[in-house]
Amino acid sequence: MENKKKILIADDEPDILEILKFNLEADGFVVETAKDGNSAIEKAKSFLPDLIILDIMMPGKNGIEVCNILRQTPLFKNTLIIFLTAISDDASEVKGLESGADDYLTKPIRPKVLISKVNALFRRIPIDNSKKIQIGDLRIDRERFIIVYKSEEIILARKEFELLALLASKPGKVFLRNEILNSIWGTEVIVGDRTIDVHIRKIRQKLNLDCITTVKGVGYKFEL
Amino acid sequence: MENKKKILIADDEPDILEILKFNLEADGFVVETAKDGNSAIEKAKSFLPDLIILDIMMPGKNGIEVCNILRQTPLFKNTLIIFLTAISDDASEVKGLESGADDYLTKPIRPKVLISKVNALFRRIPIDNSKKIQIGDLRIDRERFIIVYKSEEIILARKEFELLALLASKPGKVFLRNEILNSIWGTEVIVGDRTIDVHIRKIRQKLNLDCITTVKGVGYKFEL
DNA sequence: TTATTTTATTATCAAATTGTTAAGCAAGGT
DNA sequence: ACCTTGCTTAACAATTTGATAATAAAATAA
Repeated sequence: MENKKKILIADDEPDILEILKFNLEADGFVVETAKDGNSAIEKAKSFLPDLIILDIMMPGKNGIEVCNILRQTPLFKNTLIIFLTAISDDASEVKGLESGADDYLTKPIRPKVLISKVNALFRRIPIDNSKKIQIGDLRIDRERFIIVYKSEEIILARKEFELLALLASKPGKVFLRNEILNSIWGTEVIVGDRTIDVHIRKIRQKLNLDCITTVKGVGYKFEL
Repeated sequence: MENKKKILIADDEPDILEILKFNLEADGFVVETAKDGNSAIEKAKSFLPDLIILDIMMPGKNGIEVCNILRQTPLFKNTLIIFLTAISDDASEVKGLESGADDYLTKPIRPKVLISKVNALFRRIPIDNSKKIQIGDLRIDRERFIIVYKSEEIILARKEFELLALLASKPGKVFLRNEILNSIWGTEVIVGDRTIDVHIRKIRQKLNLDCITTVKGVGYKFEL
């Protein structure tokens, strides 16, 4: 099950980023980092993490502002958010939690404790990524039937969606025309060969991305 | 709001119990207390709290033992548990979280922070039978068959209500027409396809809100 | 190079799907 | 019995989708 949870860390201190990244990766998480508030939001949109660890004091937007912005975005309504900070006065802790965060940790960082907390949260909030495919900046969500490329939603018709999802399910693999026909149209229905081409063309057009390669005489493959 | 959340506090220091009880009750929770591990388990069984706050050092069974026992009981598999303690070394904190707790607070107690944490946890876990759904400004109360949008009550017929509640139970997820038919009409009854559309239309009309999206050839999804 | 095969592109049309409205029925209340 | 309400359906409009044919372009083989 290639279903590792994704964590985004935003902090302006490189040391902290490194320590956290190292420890979380050692525990089997996929980690990305950002070094200020604005890039955290950008990264979040492209990376779509399951959990975001936000330092409160950062250049640009501070952690609480970032949290508020994220919580207003439907995509991040349910994303877990943990604040991380040196400030440990009650008022700001309360403020942080009330802005929609799920937990609040104070520095100095104790990696083991952080990991326990992260696991405790994931234990509670089961996140199902099984119907999601992500390749680079392209995300395919079978459950929601949406395709997002660099935080921009692309609308595909059903057959187009299924075709892209099929190809993207195994990036690099060449799908024979027969395989494609069987997977998407089944063995009952019979359609002409040009039909596939036309759908491929529409996907290429809508994605406006050079990601589907033709292997002449064989089939097509997806590769970013 | 009939549905006050119930909290059980277990600690051997009467002062702590009193402070916590006072603050939590002031915030609208129903609180019971226990003064050692064994009575905590007893109280839990009769009181059936939504959240248990456990001191680690207690006579009889300590907090971690209590937590382990509770977690082995199906009844308390999903009950929220917060540890409370004067010990703040990493190892015991990790141990506490790994024994199945959801959070770990160190003394001295800061009531405001505690309450924020409690609320953050309840925000995540829809304890009461998931009878209530809240998405943005839209509230759906399955128990009372009431829909409220921005403090304005909207009256839906039963089928409309069930349909909306179904879609809203997993915002973003596309429900296939078949899924919808099975969930709301069951496998026995067979109704025409237009029936769903008509109900969808009525919901859209009554809510006057662009929240139900058609995914042609697939189904419908709710998204605010 | 030329011929042949395979794929790309485009426009078009038929089929499938959904939206909308009105009307019929059944159940419950007055 | 009458009225109201909710559910379903029929009928039609509007829209979207998918498949194909026709033609161009590209790759491959002879």
